[in-house]
Amino acid sequence: MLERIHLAIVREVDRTGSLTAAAAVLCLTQSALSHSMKKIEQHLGTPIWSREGRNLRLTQAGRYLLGVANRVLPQLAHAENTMQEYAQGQRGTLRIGMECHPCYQWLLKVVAPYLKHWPDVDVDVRQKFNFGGIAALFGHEIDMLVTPDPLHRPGLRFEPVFDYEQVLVVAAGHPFADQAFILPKQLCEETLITYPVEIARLDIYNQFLLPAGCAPKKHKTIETTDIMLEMVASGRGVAALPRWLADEYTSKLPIAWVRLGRHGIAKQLFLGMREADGAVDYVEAFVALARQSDQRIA
Amino acid sequence: MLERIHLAIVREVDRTGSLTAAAAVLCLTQSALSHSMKKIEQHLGTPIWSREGRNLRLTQAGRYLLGVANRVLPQLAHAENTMQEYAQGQRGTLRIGMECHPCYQWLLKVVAPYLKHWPDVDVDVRQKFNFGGIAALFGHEIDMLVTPDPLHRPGLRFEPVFDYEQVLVVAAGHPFADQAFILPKQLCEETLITYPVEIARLDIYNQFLLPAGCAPKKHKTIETTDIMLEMVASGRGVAALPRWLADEYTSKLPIAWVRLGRHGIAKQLFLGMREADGAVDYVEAFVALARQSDQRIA
DNA sequence: TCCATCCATTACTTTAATTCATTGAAAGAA
DNA sequence: TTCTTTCAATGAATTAAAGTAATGGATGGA
Repeated sequence: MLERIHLAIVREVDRTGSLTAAAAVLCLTQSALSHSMKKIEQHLGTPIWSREGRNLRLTQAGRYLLGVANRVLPQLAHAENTMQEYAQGQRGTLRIGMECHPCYQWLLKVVAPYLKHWPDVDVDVRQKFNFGGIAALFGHEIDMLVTPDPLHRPGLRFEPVFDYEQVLVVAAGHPFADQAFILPKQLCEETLITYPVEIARLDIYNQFLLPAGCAPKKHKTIETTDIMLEMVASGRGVAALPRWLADEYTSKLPIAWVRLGRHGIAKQLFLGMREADGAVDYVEAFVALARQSDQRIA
Repeated sequence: MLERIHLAIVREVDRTGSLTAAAAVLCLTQSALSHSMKKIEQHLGTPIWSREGRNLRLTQAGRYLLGVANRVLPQLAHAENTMQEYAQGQRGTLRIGMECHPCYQWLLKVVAPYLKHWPDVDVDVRQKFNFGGIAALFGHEIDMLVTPDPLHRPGLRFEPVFDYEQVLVVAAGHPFADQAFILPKQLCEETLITYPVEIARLDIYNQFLLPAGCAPKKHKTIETTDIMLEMVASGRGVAALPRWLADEYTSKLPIAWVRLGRHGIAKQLFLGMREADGAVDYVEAFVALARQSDQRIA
């Protein structure tokens, strides 16, 4: 079999000009190289050098193999390097799963400084999972789950990182805009716009409408926050979103927000991860940075 | 050191799902794989799999390594394959040297079908050599020499591949055009156009003019056949060229040819190569194809 | 609970790599 | 030329590495 050592020998002999010199570089004897190359030449069925006098000249096959060596050996060297960086916990890919549509905006604010502090860590964000976020964590599909609904299980760990209030966003001229808060039945004549997820996962249903036995006149779903708020601004419906997110858009769009119920809907954002990753420093660092976001955003 | 076997194990374990199954594929025992991987994990300083229950799950480092394996192993496999093609003479670069200016046209007719039959063989044509064509063959500057002047030397082999007659090409209305042949002294009042090579290598001097003690009125040199024949057509001189080449141009340009001397100048084109390459089948194939050109062209 | 399966480990064996010592060929110096 | 040095190849001996066999612990399914 063509092994790394054979490529290394071809490269060094080319570089140094002789087997003897290459042997010194590779910390082997000239004899060892000679034996090794003889063997691989037999295996491949072609000489790699033609022996001319007392020095070696690459054959055509040998020239090709030198090209392979110069191409493949650096790949192996780099791989080994990278593995050692992994070993030191300084490198990885943090695969973040999102179970909270509007939190994407929040995530961006955390990821940006994170990438600066951890130049050797890549971040990968996923929004679709085969069997839900928790399963994705267990199945190593992702390494971290951003969710407002922690589901404590052995082997998993959830950390609250961000408190926010879920509010109702309405068009600027909407009658609700002036009120201190609204009640569930007031929504019965409204069109509600949400992200396209199961109703069971929507807080405005869970914690507001369903307990009161109410339902909106109409229910539309929209994927993106931007379009959703454009719709709201144009008076085509109302949407339940985090207050900090609504605040960000009030300067750009003619919208306002109103509290849901007398006391509002309080939410917490959690980061879920496998307990086994507790020792990985760049995972911990993400949690720490996420906690700080509370001060910066809210 | 990270070796090919380690990458193969990572890849097979991922493919088959277990060490045991991978061991079967790799024709080794499960124990051997376990030992190998333990060793490389120690070398790299990081586990490649986390042992969960009775199966293995790739760590981040492991996932990275799997990516490396899927990238690098095919490169090695392909290299080994290619080397074996070299071994069987199915692949290579045929560097052809030309010592015969007009033969370039002939060469093109041979190279075209050759490239079709030998898709893995590159052809490289050179016209300048440091110390002449023979030296270029010995010095591995070229692998094959196209020449009308074989110079038999130990270690070299020359094969005649093409017979042709050297004729004098003149403008269509030239007085020579009607004659059966011309004699050397008739050239004394003509301008002779040749390629820019030493006179010693020009047959019209060697075999025609010099033996008769004649010389043309004027001697011009031109690099390319096309321009040379344009000059001839416009009546600015005459040129000595292979008859088959002249024949090719008579339909395009107002030119004619006339025999040099009563019996004409017979020439042979040879392919010279190193005897050591006699077993390389793509070299042999070129010679065979070149021989067939005789029928097609002459 | 029992069984089948899977991986890790230990002790041992076999294979393969490496070295040592030597040879012969070639190049360079005297 | 002759002598010396340098280089690669070779064969035998050695050493290191890879591999096997056997076993045990852990786990998950019947």
